Amino acid sequence: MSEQSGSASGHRAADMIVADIEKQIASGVLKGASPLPSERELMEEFGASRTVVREAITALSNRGLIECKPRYRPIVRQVGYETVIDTTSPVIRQLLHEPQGVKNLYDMRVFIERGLVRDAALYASKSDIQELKAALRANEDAISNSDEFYKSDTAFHRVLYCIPGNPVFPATHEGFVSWLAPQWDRMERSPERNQRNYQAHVAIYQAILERDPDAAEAALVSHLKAAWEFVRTTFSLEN
Amino acid sequence: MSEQSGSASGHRAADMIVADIEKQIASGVLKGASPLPSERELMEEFGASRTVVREAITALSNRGLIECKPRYRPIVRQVGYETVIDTTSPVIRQLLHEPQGVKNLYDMRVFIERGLVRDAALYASKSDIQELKAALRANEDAISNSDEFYKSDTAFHRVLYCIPGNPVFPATHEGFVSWLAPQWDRMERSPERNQRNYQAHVAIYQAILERDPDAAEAALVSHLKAAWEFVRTTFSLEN
DNA sequence: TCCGTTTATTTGGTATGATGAAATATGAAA
DNA sequence: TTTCATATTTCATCATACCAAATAAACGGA
Repeated sequence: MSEQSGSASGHRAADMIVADIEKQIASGVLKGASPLPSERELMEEFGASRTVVREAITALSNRGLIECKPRYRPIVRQVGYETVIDTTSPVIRQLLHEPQGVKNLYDMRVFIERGLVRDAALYASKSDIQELKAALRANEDAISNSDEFYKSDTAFHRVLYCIPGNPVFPATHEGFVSWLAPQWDRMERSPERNQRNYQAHVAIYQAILERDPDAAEAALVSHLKAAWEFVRTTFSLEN
Repeated sequence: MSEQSGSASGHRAADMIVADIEKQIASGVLKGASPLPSERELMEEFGASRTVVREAITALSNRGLIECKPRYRPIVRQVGYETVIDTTSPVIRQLLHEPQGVKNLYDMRVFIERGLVRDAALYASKSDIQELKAALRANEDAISNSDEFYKSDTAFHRVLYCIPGNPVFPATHEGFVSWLAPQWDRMERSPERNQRNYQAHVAIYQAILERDPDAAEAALVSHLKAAWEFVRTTFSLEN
């Protein structure tokens, strides 16, 4: 009865709700991993129709502030740098279909890791190097098991992303892994390839140990270039 | 863990429509900058209710595939790397409120530009350097006009992002600019500061000219560190 | 004939009520 | 107490309706 949107020039009632819930999440009123109130409750709370509440919910879902499985209650998710990756993924996936898309992203990855290994060579702490060593050993142990090796491989690279202590880097790594995984997954793996990759990792590690940024960078470039060559020939891309 | 986005077990009617329209955009049936059919037409075309059509539209909007102003017809937008930045921005803005948020992002920027200037020193072409020079001259001419200088300042940095020829970089630059702008905007500007920044740019340019990556990187770090110092003291942040 | 203004029609934003199905809570039987 | 069947909540979707803004059409003056 009555009540047809009070705000005169106010556009989009849903935005109000979105903003409010955002605040509630930020201020901790809605804790992470807890379910959102039911739609009926929300329409009470905001004096809006289910239509609007629903729209707000989908918007929040798309922004990654809540996780929204088909028939379940939406659950709150505290924002993190990983959230960015998640919300970005659909668009990125579009770009990957584009010619050059994979290459562009891969080049970006190479660019970043070049910087990472340089910095590692220059500034890595004792414990950082310890972690690298551990990751390396995991590599070696998994050479015969390609599935296992794949995991330990990405783990090795992840260590590099963790060294700067900036959470943006690990998130970026997650992004690269999930975006480029579709290509990587379809490639055949073999102990021989694993062996080669392991050797490459060792070279990088050695250069970092010796505090030689140029050598580290060179080793990394050689490593990733070889990997790309393999992808390229497997899928017969042009670049 | 990432990776969902698929419709797994839940069949949401809207997802079908989203997927279909995505295809229509990708295949060129729906050209860029053209308006979407009206909601009523769409519900005819897909045999769905308006609720569902609407949900699909907001989803597409949130994914950045269409631009959706409040009372106007949604217009199709061909995906580009800038789209990623757009869709990401809301989430990023959240993160900026977090302590360290700005610093983390700024550090990321420094990291990337360090790599960029190194590469510029090593691989920049004649025409790249020409562009840098032009940007530099624009800087100099704008020293007395702080507003103008700000624009030419970001333009100078943008040139660095364009040198690799990878569209991901310029998009990233756009991101940094729009994300960090809120802080930057509130800082007072002066010809003296402009002068100092111009000098810093010159130093970077010189190092690139001399093909000295280490010097270029050092000059850039000094430049951006000074800028951060200024931000830090202005807003009395901790780091 | 052309252009600005008024009127009609379309269309987007929101509200209600209803329905089927899945998820959860409830309670009874083993 | 555990288990299973039933009741209830809640989500997904549909249909309908209304208002207000945007667009198209009609109109009238220069």
